[in-house]
Amino acid sequence: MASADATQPSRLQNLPTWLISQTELQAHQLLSEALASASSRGYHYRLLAALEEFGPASQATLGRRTDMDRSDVAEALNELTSQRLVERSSDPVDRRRNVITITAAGTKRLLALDEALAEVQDKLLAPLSPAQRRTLVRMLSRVLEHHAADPHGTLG
Amino acid sequence: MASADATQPSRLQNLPTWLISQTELQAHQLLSEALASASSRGYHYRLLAALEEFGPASQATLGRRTDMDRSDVAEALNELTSQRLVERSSDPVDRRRNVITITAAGTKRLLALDEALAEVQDKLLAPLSPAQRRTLVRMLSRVLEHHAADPHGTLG
DNA sequence: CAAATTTCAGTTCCACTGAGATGG
DNA sequence: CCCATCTCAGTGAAACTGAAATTT
Repeated sequence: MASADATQPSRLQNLPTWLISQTELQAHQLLSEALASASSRGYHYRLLAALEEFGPASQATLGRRTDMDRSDVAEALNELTSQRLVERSSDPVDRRRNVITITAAGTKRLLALDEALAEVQDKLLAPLSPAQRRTLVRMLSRVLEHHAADPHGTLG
Repeated sequence: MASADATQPSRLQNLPTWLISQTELQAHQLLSEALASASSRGYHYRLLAALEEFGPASQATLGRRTDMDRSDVAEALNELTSQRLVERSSDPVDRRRNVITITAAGTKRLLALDEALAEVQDKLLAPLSPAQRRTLVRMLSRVLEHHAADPHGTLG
């Protein structure tokens, strides 16, 4: 009777934070599968997307744009470099910095990942209509925008 | 110029999976703070909620009801036991099982956590109206229900 | 025997922290 | 001197894995 045991407490089912966390788990699972099939990870997509859109940048800037920790940026760039998807060179005008540039192969990889990720969105949100998906995106963006300005709610 | 660097790639901003993951991160941060202030973790709340709603249960059943791994159930119950919030005894009718029971102190803790978590929901979803919050909950529940039946989308 | 439960030890992933070196 | 950048080592939570012991 394993399935009967799987009923979740109503306390949890009504908690937005619980639903978000469970949805994130599901999304993560679908994402990992899709990205692994393309020899990539989430960090790689984030970095390639930032480089393609904003051009070459320092690691610190990339971290801010992709909401990644400095350590994770360094590690992920090591991986991308070894796959020849980005290139590292030191900034001639500020030798503290590494300047990271996306390669042609990197752009190609990015476009392939775009397609894979579009499929993931579709799988994840299958039960929602296009209008509902837009509503969801709008509401989440709204929430994030709010907390970007005040990450810890210290302003009440 | 740190704030100018924080602009995120549009590829990410339009991806539902990205928004969900970022929202989960924000939720997680608020949750951790709130729970830590009450000497608890997410696992504790899940277990206490399941025990209060469904009554005494085995560890395996608790794991299924709270979507927790067997190992994590065991560890979290050790912590709850040492705080006297639950009691462990072996099941007389099936001696493979432990029967876990919530104590009066456990129920009290649960109610305190309910309040703390309600505040977290309010903080997280501050920019959304009550109607929007209900919509969000309904949509996420819908998505989760869909994937509960078919976790890996193997049915197309 | 197979199956379920519990426990222990260890792994992976993600996010983060601290320290140190380099450089502006 | 202070600050930003980069790298490295390590921490901690969450989720999971493998294996063993017990009992049904």
